[in-house]
Amino acid sequence: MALDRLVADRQAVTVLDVAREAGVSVSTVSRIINGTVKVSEDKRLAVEDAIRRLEFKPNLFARSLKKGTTMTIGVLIQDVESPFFTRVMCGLEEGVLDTGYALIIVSGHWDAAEEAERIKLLMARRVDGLVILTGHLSDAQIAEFAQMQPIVVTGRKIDAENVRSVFFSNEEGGYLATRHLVSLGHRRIAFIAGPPTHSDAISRFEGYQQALAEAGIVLDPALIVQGDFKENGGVFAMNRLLDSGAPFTAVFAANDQTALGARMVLSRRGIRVPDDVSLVGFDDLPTSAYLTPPLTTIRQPLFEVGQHCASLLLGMLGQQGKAIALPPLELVVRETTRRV
Amino acid sequence: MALDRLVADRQAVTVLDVAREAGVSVSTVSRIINGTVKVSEDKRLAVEDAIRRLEFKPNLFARSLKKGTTMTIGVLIQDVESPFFTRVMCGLEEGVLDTGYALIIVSGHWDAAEEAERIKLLMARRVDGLVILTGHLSDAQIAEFAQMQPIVVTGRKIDAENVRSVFFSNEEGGYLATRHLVSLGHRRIAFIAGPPTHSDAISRFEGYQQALAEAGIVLDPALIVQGDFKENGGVFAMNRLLDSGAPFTAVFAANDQTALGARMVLSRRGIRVPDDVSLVGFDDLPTSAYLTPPLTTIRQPLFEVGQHCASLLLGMLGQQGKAIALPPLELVVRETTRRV
DNA sequence: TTGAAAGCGCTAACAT
DNA sequence: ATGTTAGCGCTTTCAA
Repeated sequence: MALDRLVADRQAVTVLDVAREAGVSVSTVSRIINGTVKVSEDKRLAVEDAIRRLEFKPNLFARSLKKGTTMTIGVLIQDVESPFFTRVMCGLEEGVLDTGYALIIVSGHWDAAEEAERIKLLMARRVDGLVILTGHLSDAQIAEFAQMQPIVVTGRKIDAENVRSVFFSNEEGGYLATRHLVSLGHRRIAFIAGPPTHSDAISRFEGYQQALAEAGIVLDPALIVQGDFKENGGVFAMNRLLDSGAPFTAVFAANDQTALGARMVLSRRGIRVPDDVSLVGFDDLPTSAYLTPPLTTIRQPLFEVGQHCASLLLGMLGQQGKAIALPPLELVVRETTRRV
Repeated sequence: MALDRLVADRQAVTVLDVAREAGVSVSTVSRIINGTVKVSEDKRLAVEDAIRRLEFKPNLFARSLKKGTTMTIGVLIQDVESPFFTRVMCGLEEGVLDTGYALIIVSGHWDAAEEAERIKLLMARRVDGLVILTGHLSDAQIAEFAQMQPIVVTGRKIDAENVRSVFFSNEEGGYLATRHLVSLGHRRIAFIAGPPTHSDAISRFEGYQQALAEAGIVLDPALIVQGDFKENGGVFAMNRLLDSGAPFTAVFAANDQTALGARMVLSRRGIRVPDDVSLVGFDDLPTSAYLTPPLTTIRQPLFEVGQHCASLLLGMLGQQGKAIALPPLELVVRETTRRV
């Protein structure tokens, strides 16, 4: 059977083989590999030559077992398909490049129980550190997990030992988006919310309220509809909003995916963007610049967030992570908004 | 109490701890965990209780070291941010759920050298199997890698030991897309190609040519422009096409992202879709249904491809993977195409 | 049925 | 500077 043959063929080369081949002891081989202690030049050459000839690859698991470190970082995301997360992932990936660390990615699918489950899985694999990208875990739970290994968490501020948080003001973003609309003369500004329990979503709503208050506009509950951060939520929300008959001239969608769904409904119902209704999103996803018309949105430095998380965690793991400056949130004015 | 001590010391609980707590030997504990041999009922209870009380999690690395298996599957993708890959990832993720296998994902960034590099990394981690999602590696290279561990590769047909390929006819998809346009009366059909070395891209082009030939339309080289499978490539290509002055009434873009870029240029130049120009994409990405207007495209069963890959690999690893039927390619007619 | 003991491949005392 | 050796936590003979 193929599997048997595979196992049979797979004569893993060990340090012992290398040692024999080079005529030295295993500890000398180990020392050369790890560069811990000085070794005479001729032996080094002999060993390096043997390693090359034998195509020796150290068994990381044996090493892990010995050193109690696994050189893996667990990443909890919510949805592999969300462009939001994948952008952060890119930064993370870049951040651990050439550090010897590998990433194990698991999805929580926006479910606290599943999240906890997945983290347990990660811990069973003895990951050296954890990156938790938003999610529904409670601060207490995270603090508890942090007793096992260092954690970097995004989207909220946690003050606990062994935890770093990467936090940037979604409230400010919501404020920026709404103020932009206000400055364009809009006063009837609808808001399509994100998941009600999602901290980012809540903050964005707060920013919306703040900008409204500042402009002396009273918040009309009829203009607030529920979305779910996905395209389809935007579709439902916009349909509901339109069906309610409440008049509005602008919409602030809690994220770009929501905006995309909303925009489709608008177009389908013959409502022009931005001529009839202005639209602002949040995230500046890679595709948002290519929509028709290109979407005005709030740019989050997602890639840098990923890099920053990596750097923070590496720091906690005693590695010298390069410091990453986190750019601020930024309003990107494109073509879905105009003066009323 | 033992638990307190262990938790306080933050020390990993080992089989030895469990054995002591339950008053049995380590081998008995191991036997119970693995269910290999029958063990008396009272001891089993005692051990299971101890495991629960101590919150014992077996160290997978030690187990790996002993058994020579790591319970990890390496996945080579090209781009974490591409919706194409993430959709397949989802299926993969679902496919290994509850099997005990974890996925390690690495990106090749469409570069053969980087791909080989990343695979070496994966092999250094002794992954039990590999899933290679398209890419630029040669068949020979893959066959060579397959000597170390079983491989499932997508997007091409490889006949080699220890390799399974998941292949579906991009050529047929290209044919379907083009024939749809032809059936709508179009005869001047432009094609925005994918990366010239990408096998999927090449096949789609072949399908295009085939449909044209079948309809007795001679291929006009002026109507073929180069893209790169990304939005920006679509932008450049469409600009070039328009600037060339070559007349056309329809465009087949080699993938949805390309179509998105092309569509933005069209809109920006005041060319209406589908009134002036019909547009067909390829992939049916999650967002494509939400474009304005919703994109006519070829649906690839990407999620199922992921599941299928998982099932195939699990099978090669001696696990009982559930068989997944791969749905065929399918033309999804939405609103970017119309009769000329 | 159970326990004792021998490793899996590696690193790091401890010797020399 | 180099070799010898004792484990890391687990599974699996081999005995009993």
